[in-house]
Amino acid sequence: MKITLKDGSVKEYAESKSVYDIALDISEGLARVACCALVNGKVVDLRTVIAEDCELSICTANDKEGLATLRHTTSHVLAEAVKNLFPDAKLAIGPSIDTGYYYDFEHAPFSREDLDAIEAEMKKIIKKGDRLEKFTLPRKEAIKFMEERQEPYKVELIRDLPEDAVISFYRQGEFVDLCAGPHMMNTKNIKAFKLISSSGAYWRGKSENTMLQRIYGTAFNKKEELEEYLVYLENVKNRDHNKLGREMELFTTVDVIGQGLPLLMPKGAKMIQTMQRWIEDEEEKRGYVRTKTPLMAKSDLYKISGHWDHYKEGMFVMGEEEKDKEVFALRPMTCPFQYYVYKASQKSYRDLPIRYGETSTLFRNEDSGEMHGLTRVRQFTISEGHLIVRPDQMVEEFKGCLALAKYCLDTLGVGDDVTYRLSKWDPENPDKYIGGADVWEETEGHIRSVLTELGIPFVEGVGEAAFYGPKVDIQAKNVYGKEDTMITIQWDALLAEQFDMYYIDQNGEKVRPYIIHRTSMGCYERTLAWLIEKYEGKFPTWLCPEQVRILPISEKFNDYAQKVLAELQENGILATIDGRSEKIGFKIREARLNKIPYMLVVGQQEEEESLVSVRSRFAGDEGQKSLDIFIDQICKEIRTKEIRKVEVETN
RNA sequence: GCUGCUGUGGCUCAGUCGGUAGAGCGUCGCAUUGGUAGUGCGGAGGUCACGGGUCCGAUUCCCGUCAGCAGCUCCA
Repeated sequence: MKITLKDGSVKEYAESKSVYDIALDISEGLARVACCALVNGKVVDLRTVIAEDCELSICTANDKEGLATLRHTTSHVLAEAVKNLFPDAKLAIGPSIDTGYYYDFEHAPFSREDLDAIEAEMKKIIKKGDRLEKFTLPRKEAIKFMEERQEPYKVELIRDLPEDAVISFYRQGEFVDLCAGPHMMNTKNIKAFKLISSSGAYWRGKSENTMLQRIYGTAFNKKEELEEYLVYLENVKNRDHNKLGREMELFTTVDVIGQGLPLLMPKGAKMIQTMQRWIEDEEEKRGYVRTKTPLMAKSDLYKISGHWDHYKEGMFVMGEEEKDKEVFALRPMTCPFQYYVYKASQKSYRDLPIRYGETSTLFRNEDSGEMHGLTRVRQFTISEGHLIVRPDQMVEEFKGCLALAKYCLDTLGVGDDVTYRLSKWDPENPDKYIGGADVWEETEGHIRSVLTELGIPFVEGVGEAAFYGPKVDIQAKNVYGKEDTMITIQWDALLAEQFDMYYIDQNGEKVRPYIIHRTSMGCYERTLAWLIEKYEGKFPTWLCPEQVRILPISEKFNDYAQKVLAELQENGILATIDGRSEKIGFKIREARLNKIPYMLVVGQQEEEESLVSVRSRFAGDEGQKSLDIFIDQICKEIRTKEIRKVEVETN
């Protein structure tokens, strides 16, 4: 047989051979560091025997697949260590993940001390360096094997496999685990690992199941890479909006006010106001009209919309139906309110499309464990909108929404940090949706071709649609790699029916319009959180709540500082004076720590010649200049919403 | 909602094996009036998250509540 290697060279063997033996044949060094292999692009174990011609690529921990294998093997070492120290612990599952691996156990919660002890035990196991042996058993024997070892979760996993399945196990020393592999040949090849944390996790990810204890760890090819990752984890905390946003006094929370109810402080509120004014004006330019509708409604409305039956748990309801004549609920969405604006008068086909925009505050009673900083809250405000359109206008309008979203993202400087997802229904669960398969497939097809036509790369997500239609979700990751929806644009060919919305066409007939539910830049709180992390608090000047700080050399120049301030304010620039009797170095230090884009130092020289001494966060913008020139420059920067990328190093 | 950790002056944290608390930063006052990353001295400020329990005595131990964090689940 002929084996074509990664570099294009070909090896020929008379008889079948394991991947490991082939690696050994290539070089002993390679065999030592091999983790797994790709055979015709498919990941295989090193023990896999190759009998036919194929393309073979041996993976080391420097490859994605190899690193995953290394981590998976490390998770087995973790499991062995836990069994050594806590023989009563029951094994569940232990896969590799993006950032490392985890293993779930049924056991009492692990403390950090436990983790340290487990880590030490893992080191011993690795030092011993057992070979990992693979063996297989028929299903029946496999069940018996795990029953004897008193591993109920493993037994359950095996029982879920088909009757005729041949089940593979890996053994290292005394420890045996049910596992499909692949694995490295020997535990001693694990050079750099660490246990990160532990927490509860439901068996099989279902909240009705037992809660197990999950231990998260990571592993790398080299110690330096591990160290680098641990430093990265430390540093990332300094970007975390929930920490930085509080430190910078953008928002805070108060225990007696409640969970998920952040208070936006003057600086955070200013940033949101800046974004809101910008978006509202931009939408107006794009033909939107504004509404301002109630933040609550009687239960009657939610009964029509379906929320009373399907979403009552998620709403804040005031009153009880049995006791009170009228029961109100705070709104969790804006849709029906804007629909009734539409329905207030009869519409002609000539009136469409109608683009309604509203800066809309919503309330959702999230479960107590779900709230997080500004990204998951119980009250939030979104740049909401609904477009009521004729079917023949739908594609163009949908494109318009995508263009607006893209404009918003690009202006905020985050356009390259997002992924687009076509969120589809789940044909396996038609009960969760209204409308039949034909409507769903058709609308999904429309969105797919729009995205393709616009050249936007996207992924498709099954079961991610709203109950009334498929959508484009624009996703962003936070500093910890968790994904959130920032913007959503939904194609709704069904709800007009529910609400009996129509327009009169050329022939005088009533026709159902289509509806687009969309946001232009999403939820203000969440977007602010995202910007904090993206810019590490060093926002583009136009978004800064304090764009300029005037620093008088001494109190003698406070009057001149006031004049400078007045002129800046006259030009719409957000500025303050640090008029304290502190040394100039101290004031500069504080302004830098506060991430102010521009500092204007003013003293005798500046006052005499109507100058300001500019010191900025950006490179190449230092020195004395006339106040007028400075104002021209910063006004242009703010007006064009420029994102200046060249930052001066700060420590 | 579930599991675990946490809650001490405005902030970051130390501390009390049960005898009512301390630092740095900030704030206030005084002195200093300065030229591009921390001027000096002094003062004030805390029912140790809240509510119960045990105890002669609780910030410390126990229970509950609220809030913050990590993860799981959820996000129509």
